[in-house]
Amino acid sequence: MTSTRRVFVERLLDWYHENGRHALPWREDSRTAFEILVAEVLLQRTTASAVEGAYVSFVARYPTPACLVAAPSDRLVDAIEPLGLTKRAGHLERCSAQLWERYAGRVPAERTALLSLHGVGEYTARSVLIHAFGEHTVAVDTNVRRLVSRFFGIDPHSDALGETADALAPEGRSGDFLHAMLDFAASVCRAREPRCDSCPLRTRCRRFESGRASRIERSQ
DNA sequence: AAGTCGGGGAT
DNA sequence: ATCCCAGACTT
Repeated sequence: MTSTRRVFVERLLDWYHENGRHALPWREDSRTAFEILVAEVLLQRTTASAVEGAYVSFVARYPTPACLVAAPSDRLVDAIEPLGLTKRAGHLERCSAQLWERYAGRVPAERTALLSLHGVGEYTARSVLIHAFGEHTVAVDTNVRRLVSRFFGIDPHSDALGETADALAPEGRSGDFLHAMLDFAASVCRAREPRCDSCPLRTRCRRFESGRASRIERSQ
């Protein structure tokens, strides 16, 4: 682990301790693996604040795969409609049926098994492994991709990004670290107008440093 | 590899 | 008006 990588991880975890969205309902320790899986599906291409308004009532009504399969499809669609991408109602329905048929209604703790579920791709599978089963890895979503590509100066579409990200996960704190990157990328290292002026990582950030170099260039 | 889904908040 | 959001599925 290089010095720069260590700084990245430690400053991010420090920032998260002070500024993280710790009250999000799907982050509660009491959540079951299925409740976590449902959260990850609802969060696909959807802001956390939007999911916040629908999540608690959703998992209260459909706490298990059996409950979800037994529900009328119309009700599922209604519950997801305010979030958009309503085909996720059908995804959750099929996924729950697969959980019931193949895994006796339990969420499997293996990546390949999770990937076989309808509506579960690479990000969702890894996120469930991390948050429900404490696995030592990283999941790469748009936030992680943007943050890591900017800070380390890596092409966001390259294979190197995933490998770099995976090597960062701190032992025993993969869950906190992923949440830290998500929250940090959502409020500081934003897609549009990142808040570099108040960024605790800027002294080591490749993107900020290259921006500074070109600003100095222009001012002379 | 590209196209599609989607309502809602932010700018 | 446009961009963006804890992506994955279909073609």
